[in-house]
Amino acid sequence: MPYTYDYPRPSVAVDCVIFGLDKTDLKILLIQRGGEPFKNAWALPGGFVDIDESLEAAALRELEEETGVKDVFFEQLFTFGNPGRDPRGRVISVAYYALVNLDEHPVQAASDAKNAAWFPLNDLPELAFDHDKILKSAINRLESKVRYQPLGFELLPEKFTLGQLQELYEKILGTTLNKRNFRTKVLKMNILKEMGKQTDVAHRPATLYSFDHEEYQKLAKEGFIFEITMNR
Amino acid sequence: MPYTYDYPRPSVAVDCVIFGLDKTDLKILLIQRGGEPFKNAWALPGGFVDIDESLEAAALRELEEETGVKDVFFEQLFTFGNPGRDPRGRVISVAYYALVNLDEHPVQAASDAKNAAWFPLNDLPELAFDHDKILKSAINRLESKVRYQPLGFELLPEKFTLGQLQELYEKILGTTLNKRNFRTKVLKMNILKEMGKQTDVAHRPATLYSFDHEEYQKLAKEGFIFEITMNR
DNA sequence: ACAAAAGTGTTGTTCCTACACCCATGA
DNA sequence: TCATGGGTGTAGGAACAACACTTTTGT
Repeated sequence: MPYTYDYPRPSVAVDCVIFGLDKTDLKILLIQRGGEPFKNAWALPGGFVDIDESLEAAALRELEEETGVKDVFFEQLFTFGNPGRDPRGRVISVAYYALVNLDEHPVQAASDAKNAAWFPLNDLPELAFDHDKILKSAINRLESKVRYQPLGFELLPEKFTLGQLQELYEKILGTTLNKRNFRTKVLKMNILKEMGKQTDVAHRPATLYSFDHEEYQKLAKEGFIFEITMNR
Repeated sequence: MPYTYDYPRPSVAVDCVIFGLDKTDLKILLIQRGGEPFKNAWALPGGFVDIDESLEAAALRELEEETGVKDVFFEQLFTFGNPGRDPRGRVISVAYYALVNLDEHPVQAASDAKNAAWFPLNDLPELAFDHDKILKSAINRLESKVRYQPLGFELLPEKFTLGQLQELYEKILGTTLNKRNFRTKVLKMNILKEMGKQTDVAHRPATLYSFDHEEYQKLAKEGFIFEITMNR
């Protein structure tokens, strides 16, 4: 059943950059393409937007199809629409990015038949289309946004130690932070709840914290600005 | 000559939020619609994207058509694509925002037949479509981005006084800043060049400055982070 | 006892904040 | 001489940066 218009129209798609943190690395989820173009190349999960579906719903649908995950941090990134970015014709892609904690959501990375895998950021394959550009832009966004908004917590398990938090920031920012100062700074913000202690670790057990969303909302309304910038 | 596809496709448009600063106010440019839907209502300048035209080019085209201005700060804002946001059918709109200094570019606001005008932010008419949402989002972006990137300068004339700069920040942030501290902070950044003094003013003539783009680029590469956050 | 990571004390320096004051110009 | 913005001095306190040290656990 064909659809006819007076002027040519582009297709509209969504693509998702899904960041995940496991014990060792910050990773992203890629899908191996089954068909042309770029057959067998790795690509960001994505697909076309249904005609009566919102952009956000389309992106959430992709995210859930690929990871089974629903309630995670999730935000529109940028819209890529250069003519020629897709050999099949004019495709405009609205990119989203998501932050997933891999320890709590043991994402199988492929609920359907497609081949999917997590890749650490420093060991990526060649990507299809302009997906390297999209990815780069997502990394930039994450790097700059993580400094002045409490996004990092989205990548960690519900309960985490200050050591884990610091490690995460060091991975994202690519720097090394001073332990003493990082701790004092983060704790002084009063956005963490103590949640007991670690057990069964071969060193002094660390205090577990969880991010206090309510408290953060309250403080943010009063003008508090979350910020991590430290001696590199 | 009709265009036919196997699946229905949305139209893709761009809309521009054009901020301008004159002697008194921060304003935005609106166009009065000539046709249905929302006939005679005020709307953001915008239009459909040509099939072989990039999104940015389409937005720049709109910007230039409406203001005659080309070389100004200009950035993608967000993509709005809810079904139902346009009564004519599914229209996905990629929004851009621009910063224009009205004293240097005496924007006629309407090179073509359409009725166009500048509205101060606190005295806006009802807007067509979901343009109020777009505008709100642009204001948010400006408010938050102006704090950690030197955007403000784009709204001022080439040469400006620290007083003007401070006034601008106060307008955008909606707060009042301490003169002493604002000056020390901004000057310490070393991103301003002295450009002589005011003349013919009925008070002590102020030093004129201009924003030193090269110097800022250099500092930014070294990790310098521009930031304005002060006592409210 | 040792390794490993958690967690603390402290100090000099820089930046923030607040307030009061002086300066140069045209009317 | 006055009104009007431009521009400066300074002092107390908070935050930053750097480094060395103590603590608690499993092996």
